[in-house]
Amino acid sequence: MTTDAETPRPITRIQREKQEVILEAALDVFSKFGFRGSTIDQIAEAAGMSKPNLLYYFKSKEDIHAPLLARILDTWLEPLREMDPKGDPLPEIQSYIRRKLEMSRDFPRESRLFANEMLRGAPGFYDILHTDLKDLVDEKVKIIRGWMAEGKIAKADPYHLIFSIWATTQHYADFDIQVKAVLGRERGGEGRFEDAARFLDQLFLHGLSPKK
Amino acid sequence: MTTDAETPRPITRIQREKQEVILEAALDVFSKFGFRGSTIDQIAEAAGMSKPNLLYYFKSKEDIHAPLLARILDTWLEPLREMDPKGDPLPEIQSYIRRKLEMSRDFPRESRLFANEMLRGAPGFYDILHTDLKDLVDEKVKIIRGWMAEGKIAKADPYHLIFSIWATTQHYADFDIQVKAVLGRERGGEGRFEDAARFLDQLFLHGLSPKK
DNA sequence: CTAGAATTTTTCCAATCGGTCAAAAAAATT
DNA sequence: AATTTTTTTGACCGATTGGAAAAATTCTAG
Repeated sequence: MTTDAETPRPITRIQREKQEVILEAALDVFSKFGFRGSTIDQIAEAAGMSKPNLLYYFKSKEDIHAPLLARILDTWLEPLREMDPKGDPLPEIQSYIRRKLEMSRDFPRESRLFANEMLRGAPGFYDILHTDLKDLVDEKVKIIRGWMAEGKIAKADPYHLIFSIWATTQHYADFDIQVKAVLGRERGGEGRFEDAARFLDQLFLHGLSPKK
Repeated sequence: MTTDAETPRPITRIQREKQEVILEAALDVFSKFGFRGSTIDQIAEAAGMSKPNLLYYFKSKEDIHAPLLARILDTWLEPLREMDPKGDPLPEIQSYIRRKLEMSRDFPRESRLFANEMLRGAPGFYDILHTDLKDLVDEKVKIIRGWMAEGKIAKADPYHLIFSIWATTQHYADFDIQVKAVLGRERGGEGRFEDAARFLDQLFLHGLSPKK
């Protein structure tokens, strides 16, 4: 009892698996050196196959890169999408920060790939930023403005609030090396994410003003 | 007769000027595509000269890249160095944030070059991070801890405080394209840095808790 | 087993890469 | 003006790049 029926264009199990292996290897390479700085040979070696063999599964370098990018922005914005207008404002924002921080912890390569793309000016990504991304942010900004109007949270520029959440959380993926270097051996372990979470909780809740 | 005392190496005016032109062009290119993603041809064209001519002034690609990096980390950390232990804590921190934000506004390419270097794992930069950088941060962390012990500012992890300042300010250089896309035409102008400064002032002072 | 399809390897290619070298051109020095 | 030094150019080199073609292999269905 085979679950898959006979199709005229059968995508074999091997195809699916190898494509996954290649994308995984490509993520490793692209996230470090960016698109132009990465070579197909490099990716092929990381994927454990020859270059022509890799090119049998993906026609070009672009064809490997594109699906990685497409996949990322979507999952990247999921936490923001989940910010609930009906929830309690402060916990809602805290939860967003926590989720975003977890993504930096669990998917640092994806974060770095995204950063690399931004650094070179996000070619072929530009449109999505101005449409999908902007629309989503605009929508959430309205929600945040609502919360501010109700006095549930302090008034502040909601756009820059979102930027600051992106920045502080992604920093732990993109600048991981610097973070670990500065924290040193004792503080630089996996516990650094919990320290970061605690700090960010306080920062976004109360800032640095001393308690009275 | 070797006159090594008078003019051991006459560095001409042209040499200095052209080297500056090259470094300027290289900053443009390297900050976008990183070291591996940039080509000497690209830099030469941006500098308005032929590749062999450029290589007359810098022996190799590395020789163009290295001085750019060396120059950056130094100027980059200047604002942190200037944080005065004798000053008022909160204004001192606010001033640091403001300076750092101004650097993102005035030297975005330098910020992006640095980010590119972090993304690829900071090779040949690694030592400096663990020595010079870490020492400086450790020193400033002690100062901040002192302020916290005196009750001048709220208690929070000083390392992650510094990270959050780096992250939030550099974000406006490194993710400039995303920031401008999201802010749109009206809000995305040069005024965005003043909006950011205002927001960051509030964030680091009071966070988001509503006023009572 | 055998035919046909799917996969892998070998070989190859034109373009680009970082970089060299000698000669020409331009400045500077005498 | 003659000479020396500095700067620029053009031609070139071996290595690497992204990618194509085709043969060789492996897999799969009948």
